[in-house]
Amino acid sequence: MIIKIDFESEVPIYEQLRRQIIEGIALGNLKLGESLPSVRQLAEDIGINLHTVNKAYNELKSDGYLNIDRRKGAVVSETLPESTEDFDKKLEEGFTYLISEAYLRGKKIDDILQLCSGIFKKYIKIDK
Amino acid sequence: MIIKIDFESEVPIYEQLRRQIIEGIALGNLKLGESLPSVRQLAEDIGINLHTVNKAYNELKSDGYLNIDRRKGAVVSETLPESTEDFDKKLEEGFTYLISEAYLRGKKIDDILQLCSGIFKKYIKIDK
Amino acid sequence: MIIKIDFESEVPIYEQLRRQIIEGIALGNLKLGESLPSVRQLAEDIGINLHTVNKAYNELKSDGYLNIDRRKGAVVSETLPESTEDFDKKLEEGFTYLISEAYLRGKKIDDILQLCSGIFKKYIKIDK
Amino acid sequence: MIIKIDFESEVPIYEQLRRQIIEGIALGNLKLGESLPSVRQLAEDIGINLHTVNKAYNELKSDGYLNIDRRKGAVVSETLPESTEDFDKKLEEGFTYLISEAYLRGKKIDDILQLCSGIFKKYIKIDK
DNA sequence: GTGGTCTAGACCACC
DNA sequence: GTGGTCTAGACCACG
Repeated sequence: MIIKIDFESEVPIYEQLRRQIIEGIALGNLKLGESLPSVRQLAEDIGINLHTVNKAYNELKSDGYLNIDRRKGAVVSETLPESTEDFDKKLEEGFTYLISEAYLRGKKIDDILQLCSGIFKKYIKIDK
Repeated sequence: MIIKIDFESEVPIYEQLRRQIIEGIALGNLKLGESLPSVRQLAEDIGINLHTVNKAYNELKSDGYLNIDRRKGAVVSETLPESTEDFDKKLEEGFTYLISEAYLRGKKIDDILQLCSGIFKKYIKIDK
Repeated sequence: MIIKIDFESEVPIYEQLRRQIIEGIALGNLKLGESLPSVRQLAEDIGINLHTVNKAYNELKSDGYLNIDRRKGAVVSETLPESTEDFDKKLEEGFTYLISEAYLRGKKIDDILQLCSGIFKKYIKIDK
Repeated sequence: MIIKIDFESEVPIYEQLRRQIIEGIALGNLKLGESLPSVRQLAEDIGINLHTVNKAYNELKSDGYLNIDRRKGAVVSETLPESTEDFDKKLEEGFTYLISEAYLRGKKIDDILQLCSGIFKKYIKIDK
């Protein structure tokens, strides 16, 4: 599992980390039940502070993507969180924002659908 | 054009404003060439700081959505910005993030495509 | 609203703070919608680090007791969180632990019920 | 006597063990004077570290629930500890915390009393 | 002024 | 070894 942080980005480091771990699970690079590196290890590998890794791990934990096992450290949850009303709302808002701007910049509906399909298909082969 | 700000959102107020103006244009609630309320006016209507409105207008201006006219104030640009490489990248990143999480939470590809279509179709009738 | 921290306690400071704020709401010392002191202010008053206060506020926020308003700082939520399955489970576990030990130490059922009633009645007059 | 450890709980393993032994006594699954499994045996059965079991046993011993007998190993004390001022204080604090949060989440006084009664009655039939 | 982020370093509890 | 807690100090975005 390779993590790439853009230190120039507006997106906070812990959030970039959180997103890449989620995508890592979706892509199958991280299996359910698999252990993640310790906060210290990962922090050193990336070259950031361990508290920043900790924050990412904790957010993922409270969203249900990770569990903290007292013996094994952070592990990918065996049962991923389900869709909630809040998530659906967040999803719709996110898409609305992206699509409205894409529309103004001349994207056609097929451009959007194709882009989404392409992304989704990278995940669709993974068995949960 | 009605603006709704969520003061408890994680999204900054100026950014919420920016997004709603973009969506307003996409929906046709704001016509190309139409004047927006003055900074002062809008700030008062929404009950926010004048600088906040200013920041939103300025961002929209530098993205090419608005022009600042000395006499008419802020007006929606007659020629909207085109798609750029940067925008395409931002679009793909945004979709990747949303879709990977949606996938993990059990959304199917059809759910996503349908959601996107539904959003896009609200715009597609508008004549630019 | 007076906060008392026991620096000798096994309970972490941020957790003591969290509990006292919850009890403060229950007692009516903190009204719904009321603003809390800023993290810096409260940290200084109690004589602890601002990050510790921040952690307490953030936990209360993610549990739904507080909102972070971009203009007013932390405010008590207008609509308190409802009971969830998780909470019910936590509640039962907490009671089970306390009562089993109390039983072994000779407490009678009436002692327990009276203690609980006494505590609850301090809250029961508050109008939400 | 069956022990169930949740390795992902926030409650330390030794504390989970300690609580379950106390509840085991309260439920009558462990009789007064009965021997507990050896540290080594129990650690192996549960699949945890030997030191962890040891810590639980030692805490129970210093609270007066267990005696360490050179020949028979750990045995449940014949005379259970009485209520102390410290314990009463801990009990009240524990209830206060649980009840205040339950109150905010909409629990009624009868919900609480019924829950407590239900728990207590599981113990009340046991002859000490 | 507010909270959010990041770094740094320390100590502790747990296993 | 692991994560959890606390402190300290810095900088930034926001309003």
